[in-house]
Amino acid sequence: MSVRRSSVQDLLRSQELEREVVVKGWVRTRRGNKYVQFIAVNDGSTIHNLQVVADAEKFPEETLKDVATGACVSVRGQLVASQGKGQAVEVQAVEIQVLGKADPEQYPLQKKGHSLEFLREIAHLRPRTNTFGAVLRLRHALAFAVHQYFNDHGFYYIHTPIITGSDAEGAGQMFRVTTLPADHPPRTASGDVDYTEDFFGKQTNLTVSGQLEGEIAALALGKVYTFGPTFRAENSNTARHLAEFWMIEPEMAFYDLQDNMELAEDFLKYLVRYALEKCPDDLQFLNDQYDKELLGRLQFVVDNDFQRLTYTEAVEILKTAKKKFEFPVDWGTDLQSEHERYLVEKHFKKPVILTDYPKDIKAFYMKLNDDNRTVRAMDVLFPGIGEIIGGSQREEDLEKLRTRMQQMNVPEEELWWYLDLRRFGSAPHAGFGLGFERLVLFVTGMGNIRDVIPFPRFPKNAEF
RNA sequence: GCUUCCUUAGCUCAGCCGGUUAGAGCAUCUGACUGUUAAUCAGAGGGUCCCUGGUUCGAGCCCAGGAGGGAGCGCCA
Repeated sequence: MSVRRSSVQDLLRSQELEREVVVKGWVRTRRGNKYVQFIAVNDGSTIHNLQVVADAEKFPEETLKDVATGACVSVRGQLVASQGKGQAVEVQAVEIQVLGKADPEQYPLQKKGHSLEFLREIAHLRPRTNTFGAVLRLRHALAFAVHQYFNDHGFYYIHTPIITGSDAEGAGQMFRVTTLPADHPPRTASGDVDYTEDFFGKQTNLTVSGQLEGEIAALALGKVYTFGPTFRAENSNTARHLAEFWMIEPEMAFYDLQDNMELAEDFLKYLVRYALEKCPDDLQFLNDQYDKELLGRLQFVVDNDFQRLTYTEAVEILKTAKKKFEFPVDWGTDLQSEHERYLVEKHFKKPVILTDYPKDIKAFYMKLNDDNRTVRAMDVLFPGIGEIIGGSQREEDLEKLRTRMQQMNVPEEELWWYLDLRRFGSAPHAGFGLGFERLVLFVTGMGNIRDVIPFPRFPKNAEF
C-alpha cells in the first residue's frame, strides 16, 4: 500500500507526527557530512522548504550525489519533530528517488541570491526561486480575489473579444492580426493592401481594451467586468509597461462618477486585504528581502481613505508647491509622472483619486461636465506605481457623444454599434480599467513589471 | 522614440595613469567535520575582458560603429 504524496505546506503544518509520508519536490540545497545529510525540498506549495534528513550510510553514494541543487526528488520517510532549530518538523528519509537530475556544474540557479535582471534571462527557471514562487502565488491569489469580489457584488464576468475589427478605440498603437503573406500581400487597383482578401475580410487587431464591448454588456446585464489579456504595440520601455498585460474592466449601468470612485476604492482595498490575509508568508518574505516598508504600506492602503480631488485642485496644489518640477504645471496639460508622484508621495502621502480632467486630454467617450471644459474622468494614483486605474462616467447622450467623436476624428461608421447603445435605451453608466500587473507590482513591492508576469512581452523581447 | 549608465569566471563585482602571468566573494569539484540552517574549515579547477574595426611599441582600460541589459522620460493600465 503506497502512501499518498503530501505537499510541503501540509507537512509543515501537520500535527500528526511519527507517520510515514511521501513528499516530492525540487532540491534547494543539500549540506552535511559523511554521516548525516540535510536536504531542503520545495514543491511550490509554500515559500518554506521541508528539511529532509538522510543518514548517509543508508543511501548509496551515487544517489546522494545526484541530490543536488535543482534536482527533482521523491522522498519517503517518517515525519518527525525536528532535532534542530529553524523548523518544527522534518522528514527522516527511508527512501530517496531522484526523478530528475540537475547537473550542478550547469544548473544556473544557486542557493545564493541572483539579480532580477539575470533571472529575467532564465524565465523558464525563475519560478523555482523563492522570489518568483512568492510573486506567482500572490498573482494567483489576486486574480482569484478579483473574481471573488465581483461575484460577491453581483457582477457578471464577460468575455470580450481578443481580436477586434475597430482601431478607433484610441487607447494606443495596436498589433495587426492577419493571415496575408507579409512579403507579397494582395493589392487593390490603387496599390494599397487589399484587406478584403484577409481572413476576416477587413483589418483586424489585438484588443487594447474591452471597454466598449463591456458597455454593451453593462447596458443589458447591469454590472459586468472583463478580465483578459490586452495588447499595446507602443514602444514603451519602462518598469510599468508591457506589450501584453492583463486588464480588469468593470462597467456598471446606473453608476455615476461618485459610484465609480466608491467601487474602485473598495475593490482595491479588498484585493490588498485579501493578499494580506491569504499570503502572509510570501509577503513577509518580499518585505524582508526587497522592501522593508511593504507590509506597512499595504496595511496603510487598507486602513485609510483615498484622497479625492479634482484635476483643477491638483494643478493649484502643484503650482504653489515649493518643489521645482522639470515640466511646468499648467491647466489644460496632462500631469507628468513627477507631478503625480509629488501629489501621492509627498503632498498627501496616500493614494489619490483625481477627477474632472480637461476634455482635450481625455478619450472621446467620457461624459462632458456642465462647464463644457472638463469630463467625468478619474485616475487612481498609487505610490511607486502612478496610475493604477483609469476610468470615467461614459457619455450617454447620443448627440453629445457624436459631437465629441467628430471633434476628435473618431469615425462614426466603425462605431455604429457603440452609438446604437445611446440610440436605444441609453442609461448613465461608468467603469474603469485596472492594470492587473500594476496591482501585482504594488502588492508584491517588486520594482519592475517584467518581474510580476511569468513571461513578459516588451519591445524586442518575446522569448519563452 | 529620447536621455543616461552598464557589459570582465556559472553568479555578483574589483581591476590604479594604457605596461609583464587579469583578481575577490559566492557557486562548482576534492578533502575534513556525527544535527546543518546562505553550515564551517582547507585545497583545486574555471576567462572569446560583449562583438567588429581603429589609435598605440603595447588595449580589459582610449576612439568609432554594432549588439545586449538597467534606470529615468514620453505613451498608458
